[in-house]
Amino acid sequence: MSLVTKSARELTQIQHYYGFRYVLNTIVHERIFDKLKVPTKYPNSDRLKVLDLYPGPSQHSAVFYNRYRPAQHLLMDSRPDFVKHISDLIARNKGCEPTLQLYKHDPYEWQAYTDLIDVDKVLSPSNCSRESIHDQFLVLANLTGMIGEGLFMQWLACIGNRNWLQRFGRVKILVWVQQCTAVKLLAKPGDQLRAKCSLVTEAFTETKLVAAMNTKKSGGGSANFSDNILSEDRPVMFDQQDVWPPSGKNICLLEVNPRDHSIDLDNFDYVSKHLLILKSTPLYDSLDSLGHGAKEYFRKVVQNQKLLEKCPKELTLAEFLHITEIFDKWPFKPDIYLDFIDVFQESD
Amino acid sequence: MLRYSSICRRSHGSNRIIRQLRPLSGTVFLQKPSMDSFGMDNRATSEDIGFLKSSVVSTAPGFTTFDNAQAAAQAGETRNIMNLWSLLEACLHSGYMDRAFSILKSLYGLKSHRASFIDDYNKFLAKFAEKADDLKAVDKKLFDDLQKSFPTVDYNDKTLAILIHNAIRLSDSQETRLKHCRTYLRMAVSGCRGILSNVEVLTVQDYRCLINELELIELNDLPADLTPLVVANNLSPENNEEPRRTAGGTDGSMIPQTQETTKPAFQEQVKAIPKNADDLLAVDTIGMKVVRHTLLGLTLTDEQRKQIKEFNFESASNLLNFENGQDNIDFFEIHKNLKTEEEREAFAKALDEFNQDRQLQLEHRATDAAKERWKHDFEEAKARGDLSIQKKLNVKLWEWFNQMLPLVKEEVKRCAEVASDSVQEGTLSAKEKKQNKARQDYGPYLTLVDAEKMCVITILELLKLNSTGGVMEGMRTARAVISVGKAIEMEFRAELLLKNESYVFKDINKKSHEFKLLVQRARNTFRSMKIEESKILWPQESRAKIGSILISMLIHVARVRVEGVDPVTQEKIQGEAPAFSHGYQYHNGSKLGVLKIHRSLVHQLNGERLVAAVQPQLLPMLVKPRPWKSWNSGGYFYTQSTLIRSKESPEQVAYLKAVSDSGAIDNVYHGLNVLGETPWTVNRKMFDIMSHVWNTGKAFLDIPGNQSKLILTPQPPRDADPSIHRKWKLKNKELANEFSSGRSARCDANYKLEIARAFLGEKFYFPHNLDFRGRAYPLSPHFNHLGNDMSRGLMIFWNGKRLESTGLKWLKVHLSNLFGFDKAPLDERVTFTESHLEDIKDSAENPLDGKGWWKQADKPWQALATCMELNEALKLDNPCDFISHVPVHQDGTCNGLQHYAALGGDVEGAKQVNLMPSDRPQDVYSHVAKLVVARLEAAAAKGDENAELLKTMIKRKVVKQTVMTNVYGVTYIGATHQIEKQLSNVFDDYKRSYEMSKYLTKHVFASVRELFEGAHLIQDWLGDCAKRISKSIRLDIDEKTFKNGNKPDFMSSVIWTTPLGLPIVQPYRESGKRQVVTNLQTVFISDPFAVNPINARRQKAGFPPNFIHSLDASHMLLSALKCGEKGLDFAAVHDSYWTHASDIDTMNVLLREQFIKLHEVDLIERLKNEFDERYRNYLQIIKIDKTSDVAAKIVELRRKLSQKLGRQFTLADEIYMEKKRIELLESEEPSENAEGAEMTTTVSLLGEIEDIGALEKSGDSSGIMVLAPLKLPQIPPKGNFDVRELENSKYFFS
DNA sequence: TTCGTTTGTACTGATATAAGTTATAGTTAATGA
DNA sequence: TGATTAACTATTGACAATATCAGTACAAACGGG
Repeated sequence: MSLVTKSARELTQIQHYYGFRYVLNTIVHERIFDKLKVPTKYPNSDRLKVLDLYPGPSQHSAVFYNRYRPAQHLLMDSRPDFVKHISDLIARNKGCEPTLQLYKHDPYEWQAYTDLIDVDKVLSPSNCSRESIHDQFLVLANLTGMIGEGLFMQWLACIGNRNWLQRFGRVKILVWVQQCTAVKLLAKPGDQLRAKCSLVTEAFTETKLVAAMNTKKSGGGSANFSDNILSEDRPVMFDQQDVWPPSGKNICLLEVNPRDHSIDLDNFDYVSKHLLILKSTPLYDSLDSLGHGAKEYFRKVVQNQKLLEKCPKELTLAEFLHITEIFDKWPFKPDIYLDFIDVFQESD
Repeated sequence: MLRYSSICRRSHGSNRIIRQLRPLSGTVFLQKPSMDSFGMDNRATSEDIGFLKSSVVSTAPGFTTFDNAQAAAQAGETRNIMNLWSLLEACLHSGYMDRAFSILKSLYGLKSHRASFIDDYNKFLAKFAEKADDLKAVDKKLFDDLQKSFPTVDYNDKTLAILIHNAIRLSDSQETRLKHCRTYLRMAVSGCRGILSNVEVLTVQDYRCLINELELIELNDLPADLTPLVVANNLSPENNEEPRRTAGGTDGSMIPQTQETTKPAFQEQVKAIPKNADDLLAVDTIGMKVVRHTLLGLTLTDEQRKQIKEFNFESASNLLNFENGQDNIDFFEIHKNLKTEEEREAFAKALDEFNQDRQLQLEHRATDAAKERWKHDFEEAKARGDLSIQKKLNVKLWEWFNQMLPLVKEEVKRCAEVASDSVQEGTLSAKEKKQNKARQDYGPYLTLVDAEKMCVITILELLKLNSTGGVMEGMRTARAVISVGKAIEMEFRAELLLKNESYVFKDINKKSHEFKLLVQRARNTFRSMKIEESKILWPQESRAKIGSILISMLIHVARVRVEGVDPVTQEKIQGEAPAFSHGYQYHNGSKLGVLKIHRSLVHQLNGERLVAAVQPQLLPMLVKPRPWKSWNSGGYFYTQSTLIRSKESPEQVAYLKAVSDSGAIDNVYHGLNVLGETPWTVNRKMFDIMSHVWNTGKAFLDIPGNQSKLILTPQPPRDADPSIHRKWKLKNKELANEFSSGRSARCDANYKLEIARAFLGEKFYFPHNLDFRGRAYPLSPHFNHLGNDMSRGLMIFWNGKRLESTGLKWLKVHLSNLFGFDKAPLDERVTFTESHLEDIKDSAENPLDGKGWWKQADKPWQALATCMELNEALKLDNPCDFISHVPVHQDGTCNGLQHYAALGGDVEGAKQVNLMPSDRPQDVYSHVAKLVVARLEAAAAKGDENAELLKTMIKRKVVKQTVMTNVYGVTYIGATHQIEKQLSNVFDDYKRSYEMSKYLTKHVFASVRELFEGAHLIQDWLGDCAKRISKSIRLDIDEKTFKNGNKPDFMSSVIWTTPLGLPIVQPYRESGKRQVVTNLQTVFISDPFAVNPINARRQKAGFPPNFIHSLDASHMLLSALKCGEKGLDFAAVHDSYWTHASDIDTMNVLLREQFIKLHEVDLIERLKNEFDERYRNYLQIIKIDKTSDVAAKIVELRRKLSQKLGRQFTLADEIYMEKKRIELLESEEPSENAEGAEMTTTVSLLGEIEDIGALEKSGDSSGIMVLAPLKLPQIPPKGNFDVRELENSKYFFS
């Protein structure tokens, strides 16, 4: 039995969207899934489990559900207006009940996942080898709200750590994020917005732009994707009017494919964090901010002068990993676990 | 000679008054308020303690406010002037005369500054003349400048003084000298006395010359303070020997040698300055002989006699006992044992004289002393052949100093080159060009202080800042660069003062003891004058820039030996690394520049006694502080301090200046002086115990133990749940936080003990100043009576007083109070103490090995000190004979509420905070708890389960914090948190606990409200007023601020006058911070002269508590004043007043009297009148009912006007129109007057409405925004309590 | 020589940074009397 | 029906700061007639 969605009118009458934005036009979603070629990646849809985070109006979820009929499609949301809406939706489509469920917890809370999987045991994903992407478990999410960016960064860290949902294997995530976030994540060496999160994305995942908003007059208030990415990923383009609420920042859909890695996480974190502060200063000078005497050490150890002439934002992931390695071998390297500020307690 | 006639002619027109700040003209439509307008009855008026006079001044029409149209522009100009001034000063002292002259031209260009321009020019002229060798050149320069460059400026008396001084100096014959001086004196603008009063220009020698040789003036033309000096010098010509020269003395490093000239005549004079400076610094031989003689004449023990004979009164190293194992004379011991009043007096006098000199050294020689110590240690190590790898700290510092010095010198040279344009631009790289550009900015400042000193200061500042700002092994860069820059500035200022001083007094010899006293007095006057005069502050930007230059040089040279582990072989390896390193850390996603100190150096700093390297500054004073006389004159001798610690509020300073000049706040000064004149000494017995405990390194009471290193918890496995990782991070942060707060507590305690050690046996004073609400604080930050229990326990009054029987009683009460047993009647408290006499004896005699009863006290250290005092007293046959030194405290019971209750007239509330006589002291907290229980019971009776559950657990403690913080305007949520903390151990579920707390908070708030009904109405009223004022608009508001939509920036802060006349300006404005580029990084600093929009939220939240604090501050100062009058030694910690045990009764009467005096007037009514006066004709934006008649009329009017204008009629237009109307109405012209009355504006429409409040609509879209006259709400009704009942309430303070 | 035009540059303002989210005031929808 | 409360949203002086770059205004230099 097909999941019948509500009309656009009904959806726009939901009071609060909590700062999130959703594509309501189902045609856009159909095009997205056409492009994604889901069946080739999840051939056994009768064993596919989907965790859908912040589904909101659930148009995206509904199209997915109707197309692939996964074994289990779990919507996790705790926002009153959406909970009401989703409950209503499920109630209207009694036939979907066994496979389409709502779990009323806040996806922001780590505890929601342990409760879901380990305590309530509503969802039990299978373990999958790290050789390839998990083919029986998929995560859909919408992180277009205020907290979205922060939460996504943490998910990236989880991919690196192989914990959270990533403990079951390399679980693909289809996630809606703000365009400005995506631009940063996908920035290439040399880009103005090349940042630590670009490196992390590159190191832990293979991330592609699936769908993006048409930006006629470079609008949306933030930077646009480089032509490079647009031509490489050929995203599905959609319009302002496909999105609700009508005002807000541009959004886009990313496909995040976790990678396997063997990176020295803590040192990598320290080195990339510090170097990218002076992102346009040649390594000759910017390396000095890694600690007492770093400049002398690196100048002595690094033979490749060309490397030292580059500045951090131009470095590739490989070069960062190289520097991290050298840093780790430094006998006088600073304590990277003491790299934080105490609570401020100044009187005078 | 030149045509003086031309100058003279012009001078006739120069009857202008020279003013520093020309009042702005934007306030014409404000009427002059009179005393009557404050609605005071005669009784109050006749007894004005400051308020009336002061408030009239600060609401007067000519007064410059900060919220009008010109304010922003004016502020920009003020900033400009200040920057130019400091640059001018720097250039003059660096000898960059051309640059200085072009700065003068810029200053001349600023119109608002024109009136005081001549002062700037005089500075230039003085410097110019100093370098000249021919009077003609000077004269011509002046003439040309005034004619050509600055045609609208006239000379003044100081200009003439400069000419006279140089005429005397440069003339080659008595004849020309006479001729010139006569001419100049005739040109005087305000008589020859006007010229002669410029003591900072004319030397004593000049005066003598004018009187004796030239016979141009009479003795009584001189400034009064100088007369005896000139006379004395006249009468004793045999004393006119050369000043004593110190053999091989210091090379003049005290004074920057920037004034080398080639002219012999001048050279001689310049050289004399360093010599004299040195002379001033060294303690006078003759004087000290007398001191020694006086001391030996007293009744002393043989030991003391021997000590005094051997004591080197002249050595600067005997300044204070910062070195271990070296004992100074215990002056307190001598003082204590003197038997007669005469002896004590003689002793006090001698000691004071000795200390005058020591104080001077203390404030001056800090950096030199540090350097000398490094050098000493280095040479000692060298002599020993000690080349060990782990060098002693001081040895390292000396090495750094020596390596840094050439770099600094080189940089100074470069700057000089850039300044003199002697660099070939073409040959430089882009980077160097940029660097040279920067040098133009900071160069002038870098040459002011001797390079050696700058190095020492840089090193010292960085060491002092170790582990501050939340950075674990280092500091924040921004803080570091500014601190160094500021320290350089301070050094420059102090040196300048000293240089000027020695210049003025240069040819006075001080060999006669009597004469020396005269000099000292004159010198003090001079110093005050000089400090008051100095208003120049270096801009933060320049401070940061020179700070960063110096720091980057230190980073470059300072290296330490370090140990590391080879990652491959796991072997330990030795190496060398920079001691300091610049980097960044993140906090909440924002970058923070940090200057890290290498761990090995941090360890060393923790290990060695810091004071050995770092000389603490701003110590208590050895002599009475300079009394407060004006807003910036008082406190230390050479360090300028301001009356109010308004770091960045030029607004309050402006008010303060105006009010201070009118003499309206003398009571504030007097009160503050009383606090400063109370002499203290260190309680040696307490010190011995504490230092013993300290040296064990173990944790003891509030001294944390000595933790050597921070141990972090191990990282959880990578694939653990993210929540576990998060907990791990939090745990580590907490550990680090604990570690560093323990470390800083220990460091702080160390500071206190070291300072206490230095002051053992000394007599010292605490100079005080005020925070912006008028509360008094000691200036010395580390060691003062406001400190924690430990520092309080270390201090006793220098003067002793016989206990008498009342004193004995109070001492017992005091002990009981310190144990926390302070809610019982006095006799029960006495009984409490008496029932523990054994414990007291044991505690006093075996504090560490005994039962340690004292440790159970609330305030153990003070309790121990009191135990000892009591024990000593009780040993006597008659304990009343005991001479007591321990201060006894009287604390207000919830002082804030006391003031609120008095304001609100709440009878029951007043009773509960002991404003009414009662047999037993009342305890508000218990009472509120009782009220809450009653409410809960009532609710429970109605079947409320929560109430039923909670009603048994309401204890005093639960409500205490909430009641207390209620005064400070705690929010509902804040209070809920407090209560939750108290309840958290009852309910295990956080959610439930929070629920219950929320419920309970409601009842607590209701109970407090019930008890302090009137007070709360007033609190609300105050908040409401603040909100309206901070959202109000002045008519002459800058139109530019309308750019963002239809809402202007609000500029008016809440300003009021305390009963003592102190104007208070809430400094809550938007910060206006900017990024400033320095050598190391950009730093984010605020510009103190910017006038920014106010922060309405903080204005509102801050006003009620600030108002109350301004009242309790007034009460304290009034009490201090009265106690001072009665000859009591008085000290205070806001709402805790201290004096000798035997004087407590007197003090209690006085402070009750003062409280009554304060509250007899209806302060709230007076406040409202003041507000109405100050903010009259201000406007506010309100929302009124769309459907009302007025609204319709306004809409219609707007429509019409819009049509007429042919565009949208904006808010700015409305304001402008109303401004016009008011101007017409208040015009002198009757016709204009009538025209104004005819006018209809949107505001006048509303002005006709009686009750605007009724129309106000906060809600939805049915409202319309309109401009209305600012109208403050009606004063809430007051309860029936009469303050005069307080007179007999003995538990008011107890 | 004049007068566009380019070029350089000083200044301002915007944005990203990290990655568990602080509290609180003000608004609006919903709820209870 | 008005009022009261709960929930959401904005604001954010704790992004308790800093690097970078784009855009702009403005002066110097250029250069072509």
